[in-house]
Amino acid sequence: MPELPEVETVKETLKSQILNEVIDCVHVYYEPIVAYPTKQEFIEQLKGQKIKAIERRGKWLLFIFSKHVLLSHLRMEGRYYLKERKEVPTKHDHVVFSFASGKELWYRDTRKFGRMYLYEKENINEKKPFNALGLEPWDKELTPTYLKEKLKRKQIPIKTALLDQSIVVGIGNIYADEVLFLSRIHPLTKASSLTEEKLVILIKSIQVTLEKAIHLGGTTIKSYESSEGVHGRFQNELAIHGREYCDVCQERVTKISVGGRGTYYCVNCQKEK
DNA sequence: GTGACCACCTGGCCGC
DNA sequence: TGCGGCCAGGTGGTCA
Repeated sequence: MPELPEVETVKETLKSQILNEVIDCVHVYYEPIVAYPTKQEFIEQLKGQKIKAIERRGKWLLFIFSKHVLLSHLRMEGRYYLKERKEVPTKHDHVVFSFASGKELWYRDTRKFGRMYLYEKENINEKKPFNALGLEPWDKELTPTYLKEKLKRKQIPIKTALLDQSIVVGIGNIYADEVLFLSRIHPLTKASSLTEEKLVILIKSIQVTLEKAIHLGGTTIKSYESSEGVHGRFQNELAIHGREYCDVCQERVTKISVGGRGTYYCVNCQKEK
């Protein structure tokens, strides 16, 4: 599934493909993908607008237009393709943006989990979902003190807390496992119990893991590839998630369920709870 | 405020 | 071969 590194890769690819394109028309084939506004308003408001920039916030893609901002979350299997107008969308293509140049941007999402919001630019940070997002992994304000404050009342496992986008954005199930392995923290460790020393290591591990993943174009697991159909190379670098044996001690990797999510860890390397 | 649970959704896999 | 059941998982909503 697309997490921060995958979304970053998609963003960079799209920037090279569709920046400054002007939308001629939009087709929405599966209405629930457009969470706000209505399908008709979404189509009407986008018509004639130029893509001035493409940005990322957490796992959200931002298409910046002259007057509006389109927020797109790929969720589990969303992906973008650049196509020629003569091609026919499949049953999994739910939104098609046709540009004046003749190109088309298709949004494909097998499981229909992805969502799009179209807002006017003003006060965008006060609107859903941005009003509930936490810090970027490289934000200077992401310090042990910040995490300590955010986690102090959390009785949940640290694995679950890492997935909470209101604390730090961009970490999904795969990278949460990788970050905890790199930090040598057991995924069931109570979030509020982490010492300052551990939090320093945790923050560093988040940054190192995500930076490396971005550098390698993200991770390709089953359902994800970039908008050019390029597979990420980070799956070759996964140290724990989906592995059979630990890279460090060769112990058999343990798989458990934490907060309903498949969680991989090494009983030798991640002892501390 | 917090945490647990469920719904959304479809393809792949497994057992019968 | 075909069918049913389960699993995968990010997010939002509901409820205790």
